This record gives sequence, structure tokens and C-alpha cells, in this order.
Amino acid sequence: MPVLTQIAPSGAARTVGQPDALDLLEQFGTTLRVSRDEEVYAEGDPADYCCRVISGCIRTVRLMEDGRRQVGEFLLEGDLFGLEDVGTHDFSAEAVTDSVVRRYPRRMIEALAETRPALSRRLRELMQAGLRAAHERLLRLGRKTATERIASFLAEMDRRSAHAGPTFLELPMGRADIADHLGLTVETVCRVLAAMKRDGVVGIARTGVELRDRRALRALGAE
Amino acid sequence: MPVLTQIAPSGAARTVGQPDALDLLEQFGTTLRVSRDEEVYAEGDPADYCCRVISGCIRTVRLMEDGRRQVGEFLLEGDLFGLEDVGTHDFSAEAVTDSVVRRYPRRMIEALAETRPALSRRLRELMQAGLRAAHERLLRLGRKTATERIASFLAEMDRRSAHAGPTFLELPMGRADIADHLGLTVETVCRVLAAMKRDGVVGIARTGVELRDRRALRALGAE
DNA sequence: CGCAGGGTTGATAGCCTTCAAGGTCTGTGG
DNA sequence: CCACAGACCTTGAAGGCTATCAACCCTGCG
Repeated sequence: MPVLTQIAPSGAARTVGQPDALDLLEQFGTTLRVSRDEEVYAEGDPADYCCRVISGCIRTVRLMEDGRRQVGEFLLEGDLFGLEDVGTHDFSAEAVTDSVVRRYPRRMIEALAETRPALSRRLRELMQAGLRAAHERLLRLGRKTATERIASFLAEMDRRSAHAGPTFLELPMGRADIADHLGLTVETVCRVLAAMKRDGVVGIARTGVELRDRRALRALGAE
Repeated sequence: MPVLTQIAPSGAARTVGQPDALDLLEQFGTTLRVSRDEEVYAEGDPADYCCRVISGCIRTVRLMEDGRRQVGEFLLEGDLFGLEDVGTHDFSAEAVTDSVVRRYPRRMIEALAETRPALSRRLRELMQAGLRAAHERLLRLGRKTATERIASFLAEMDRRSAHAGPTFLELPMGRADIADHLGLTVETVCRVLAAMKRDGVVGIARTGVELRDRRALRALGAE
């Protein structure tokens, strides 16, 4: 099954048949099924593999001694993760929903990158994108209010999602995951979403939000 | 002058004469002098160059409409920056102190990386490190208290610094820069530092802190 | 010697958290 | 098909951490 050629470089749908340098890894990949809340790998595990989300949603998680939790990022269909870890994983990776993950041995990636400039370039591009995203989130956590964080998070998910409906944005993760991603509490996430609903910016469902006013949302996100 | 061979991969002193894949870029580099608060490049500038700190300290900065400011990171001697930007720079880069920066054309880097696996690998390593650092900072901003942020920041700077004295940690940046890096205000930075001083963890000077108790500092940092 | 910029300290306020109590949905078993 | 249990979500009240506002201090420099 030519899984990878169905999946876009950045997670959006891409023309089937377009070759991707990452396809070079395909023959060394193994498929992994992870059910909801199951770990793909744990913090501290040897970072022998890089992974790619085939379907579902994965979160990276860092846990502090006292239980405080940071969700580093949410990975969607097509996204790679675990690429940055060397030696051991700094964050664990857990399934937000039942997911399928394809796993590639890091040694094989490194070896192939030595002789395949296209792959090497592709990896570099992916990490550049990861860095830019991380810096964006740094601003979000460092200087934005709760409302701005949530608005910009929704806008980000909107951009990254496969756009099932033009107006409904699916959020596979629970409120707690969102809170731990944005440096907030569950209660604040609920309250802010409720306020946005009152203002007619979004409609709220358990599984996602209806984007009633994307312009207002962007404005609230202060981007 | 073989500048690069004097500078370590990770910013720490390295044996002179050890070849570094980055040396390949050296012939295409140009040296730039930037004085305090001067820009190396602005947000939105075309990202035609990657830079490296030869001496001094650089900060990356993102400004919001209303004046809120996020300092993405501080770059010290040997650090590369601007590596992640494609098209245009997402953050500006400014000199914290009078600095010397070496600048390499991105096209040249890309071109060389195509044929030099060692360089390509090195770039990948640098971005991996950058990603890990960014994720660490995400945890810091998302889930840590003011005291924890400052303690872990000091610990980070201690790790990265060239260790002039074994006990005095130089902080080239002002309190405002630290605040904007940690998502705090100047006043909070001052108060927390004062509290740490009262507790005998650090001594305070305008230009840095004396690390009186590194163990206590790590504990305060909640790492 | 006085000024300017950065640093420090104090008082008050506000945003978000914490603590608490329902409410709602989903899946499971009768 | 329905009832129930538990997880998740939502809403309310009170408190705390950090921001804001304000004043003062210190230090380097013209």
C-alpha cells in the first residue's frame, strides 16, 4: 500500500503520484497501531525511531514531577515527529485518538540522508518548519492572553486540518489537552470558548468548533 | 583569520584545528559589525542569509501590534541563527551588545548541502538542537512559575556560557530582555532575583549573577 | 554635577487558577 | 431500547500570582 504518496508534505492533501523524498524511507518503515491514550514512545526512551502520522492524532507530552503537564504539539495526518530527539526522547508521544503511525529507524534515515540530497533537504525543510512553528508557539505562550491563545490555536488547527467541512473544525483532543498545550486550565479553555460562542465567533461541540467568523477569530488571535 | 575553527559546535570552547563541516561555508561568509540595539535583520526581511555570532550576544525579537514583545532566544558566541526562516524572517535579530556576526548566503548553504553530506548532517544537528531547545522553552513558558522560569533560564545560560569565572554568570541582556524572553515583566524579574538573593542562591550585579548555589538553582528551576 | 536609562521596591488591580458543584454525552450492559 | 456509570465538559465563587502603576535609586557619562 503506497501510504506515503497519499499524504502531503505539510499534511494537506497532495496529488497522488507526486514523488516525495520521504518515500525513500518507506521500505524501512513499519506500521504501528496505537489506541487512544496509548504511548508511541515514552519520555526517556531511546530515540531509535522517527514517526509519521498515517491517520489519527498524536500529542507530544512532557510531565513535571508534580504532575504539571505540557503538550508540546499535536501531530495530524502526514506530520512527522520524534525527528528532533537524539539519544532519548525528550517528550513522550501519545495517541489522542486511535491512530496509525509509521515508524522509521533513525539509523536508516541518517544513512540514507548521507547519500540522498533530496531526502536530506526534505528533512531540513521539515525541521525548519518545526522550528518556525515552535517559535510561533513561544510567542503564544509568552505574550498572549487566554483568548488570544485559544483563538490563534483554533486558527492554526484550521490551517493545518484537512478541512472536512468548510465551517466545522474538528478537534480530536479534549479540553484538557488543549489547556496543557496552551498553558491554561481546562476551566479557562471552557470559559473562553463559551465567550467566543456568545460573541458569535464559533459554535461549540464536544468534538470541535464551528467557525462562524474566521475574520473575527484571526483578530482575536492577535497575529 | 580562521575564525570558525575557534568556535565550538555548541558554543563551548573546542579544540582549535578540529575541522567543522561549517567551515565549508567560511569562504562565502562576510563579517558584520553590529552595535548595541542595532538590527542584524528585521522581521519581514528576505531571509537571504544565515548568521553566526562571532562575538557578543544577539536576540531574536517578535513585536506585536500593541507593543508586546517576545524575545525568542539569545544567541551567544558560536551560535547560528536565522537558519529556520524561509522566504522572510519571522523574527528580527538585534544586537544585545556590540557584536560581530558572520553572514552566509542561504543559497550557498543550500547548494553546498546538496553535495556535502557532512555539512548537511551538521545543519540537521543544529536544527535538531534548536528544536529541542525550543520545546524546553515551551514547557518553561507554558507551565512554569516566574521563579522557575528565571531559575531555569539562569541554569540554561550557565550551561551555554563560556564560563569566564566558575561562579559569576554574565548576563549581557537587560532585565527587560529577560522579561520579554520569559513572558514576565521587568518588575517580576527584579523581585524574583531579589528573592533568590535573599535566599542565598545568587548574588546580583547589573551585568550578571553570582551563582552561589547551583544545586538550589536547579531545584528552583524544576527541571 | 546633573541627567538619563536602567534597575529596584511598594501598593493595588486583574487575569487566570483553584476549588467546588452540577451538567451532558457516550458507551455499556441489562 | 433503555438505564446507568463514568468521563468529560461547563459554570460559579474565591483566591493567588503576576501585571500594572508609581516612585525612588543607582550608576555611568557628558
